[in-house]
Amino acid sequence: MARFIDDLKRTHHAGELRATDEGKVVVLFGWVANYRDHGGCVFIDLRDREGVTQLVFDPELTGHGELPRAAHENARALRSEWVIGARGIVKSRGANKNAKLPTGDIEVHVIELAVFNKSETPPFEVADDIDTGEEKRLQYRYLDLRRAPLQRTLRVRHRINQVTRRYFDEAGFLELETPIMVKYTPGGARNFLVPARMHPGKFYALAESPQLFKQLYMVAGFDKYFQVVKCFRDEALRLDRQPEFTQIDVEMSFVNQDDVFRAIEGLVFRIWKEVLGVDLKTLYPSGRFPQMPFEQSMRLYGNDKPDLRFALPHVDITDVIVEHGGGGIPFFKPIADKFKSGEYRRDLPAEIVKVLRLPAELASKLSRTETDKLEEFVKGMGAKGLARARIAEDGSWTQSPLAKSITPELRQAINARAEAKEGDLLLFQFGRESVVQTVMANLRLHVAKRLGVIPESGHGGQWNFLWVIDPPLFEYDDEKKTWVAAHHAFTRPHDDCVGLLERDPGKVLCWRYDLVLNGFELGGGSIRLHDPEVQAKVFRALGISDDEARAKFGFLLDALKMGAPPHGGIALGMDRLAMLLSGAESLRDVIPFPKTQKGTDLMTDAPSGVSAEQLVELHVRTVEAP
RNA sequence: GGGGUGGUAGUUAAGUUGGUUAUAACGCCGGCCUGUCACGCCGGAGGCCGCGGGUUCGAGUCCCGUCCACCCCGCCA
Repeated sequence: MARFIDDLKRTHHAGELRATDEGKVVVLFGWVANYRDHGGCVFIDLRDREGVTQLVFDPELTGHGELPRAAHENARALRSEWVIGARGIVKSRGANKNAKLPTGDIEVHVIELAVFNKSETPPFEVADDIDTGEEKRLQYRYLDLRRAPLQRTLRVRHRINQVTRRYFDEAGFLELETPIMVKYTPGGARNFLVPARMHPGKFYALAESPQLFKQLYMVAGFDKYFQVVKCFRDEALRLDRQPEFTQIDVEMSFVNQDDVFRAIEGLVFRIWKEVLGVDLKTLYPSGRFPQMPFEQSMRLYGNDKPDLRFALPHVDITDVIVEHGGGGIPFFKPIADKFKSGEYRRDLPAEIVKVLRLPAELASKLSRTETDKLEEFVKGMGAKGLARARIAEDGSWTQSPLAKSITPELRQAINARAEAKEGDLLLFQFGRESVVQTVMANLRLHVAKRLGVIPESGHGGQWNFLWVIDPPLFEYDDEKKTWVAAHHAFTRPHDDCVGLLERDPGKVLCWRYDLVLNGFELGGGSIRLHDPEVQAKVFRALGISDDEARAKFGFLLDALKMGAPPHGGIALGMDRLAMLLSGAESLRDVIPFPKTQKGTDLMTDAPSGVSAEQLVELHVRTVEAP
């Protein structure tokens, strides 16, 4: 080995040799990606992180004594994923060029070969396209990461990191760190807890976000802060959620919402330009992303992260139902009655009725059985069923369980509201507002993917950004029968809503915002409450006593009283950004060592048990769940 | 907490109304081959059918339980 690593240093990576390098003597290090033994000569595809180069072992190679003959003899034993070094001469492939490889014009005729390490037969092929299950890939993650697609996505992460740091540095932001082991504060995501050995019975929490600390940086006068930071949340996992994830975290003083938007738009434009080579100016010439009020997003798309690469808006027909007293449909009658009796508010309805209209050209692609499958889909979302109606030439409804009982007047009114024409398909949901919104939002996406309006996954070459703004400050908790903070309790309400804090909390809007890309929430933030008086009102509306507030957030409340500047910020999900930029289908593909859906690591087998002695030292006893 | 999908050679899958020795492709091992690049040709090995119980003359197949992975709802300020 001394001959190679000590004497012969690497001259090139396996992806960089070209026809112009012909005649050079080079030294390459890497892994055996493929071997083709033709008896008289052996071909090896040598792979490193930059690409693949074909090595040729020809015993007849002249001018180097017996070396090539020995190399050829040793090459016959090479197998997949062995780690080797090779010294050889770059030669043109002549008529045997390989157009599939960037290095396909040349090959390296090997003079000397060193085997640094053998490899057992890998459990799956280290190739671009494999159909191996994710379970196996995660178990042997280091092999999975050796594959070019994952090497590429991790490079995207690297680029995002570099661009982000350069951008914020140039813009006068300071990269400052915040503690990961913090005081547990209730509310929001569950925290991972860390027993404090030196304080029996007490625990640190892993930070679910740097939120409070970055606000303290503002109070301390640092003015503009950013950090690329790990956050931890002990919640159920999803395709786009991991317990340990990375945020691009930002906070700014003396700013309003628009100032934050401009800072982030600048960052996003830079990232797209420098990571993807995409100039977003062609899509957004003003350099600004469009904005949509939360209320509009919920009404038209059923959630606060609409995918606007396509239309298919929802149509809320609750008021139409109410005006027609249910219109003869048994399910609609009790809903209409509750609005008429005043039990339900028109402006904050507990139950709603919504329609998704599929225009004829899309509806015609849906067979009856496929429509039945849609019903299965929505039932999985918590829906009781999926009423539907196809519009006939005269405006009447066919293939519909509602057709028999509905009054012609209501049918006409719904057709008019939904602008339904012959051949269109109407899909209905009614009932609890939150369920209807969830079901309809998912249905809209599902149908769009099913009918090929957008691809099943990936961006499909489209980048649709949107700021969703002006959401309510509180949401009603059905179980606790009380108003709770929709996000965190330090979001600043609109000034003209402060009077509503006590009278009608549900109507209070706030300076909170989400950045949405292709239906994914890329990030969110808010302008913070820096005024202790309004802060006290918000706590009162939430039913939080002064003592309770002190116990939970005392340090922040103190800080706000000692010259806190107006401030606000945002956090972007760095993993999601990497996922969308690289076209990966899952967050797990852009996180080097991800957890499974149950939060385990299949490679290291974390989490694991610990010894009784360790538990004693930590003053921790485990108990069976009741 | 709830709903759904899946688990069979190293890998990915097939396996009929329960019925001889559980198939295939790729990979692996051995042999041949100097222009292959998904090399080719010849030969070979390889199985706790996730795990545990049950029904049956007989279970990969049917039933019950359980574990693991994935997707969704709840949850994620």
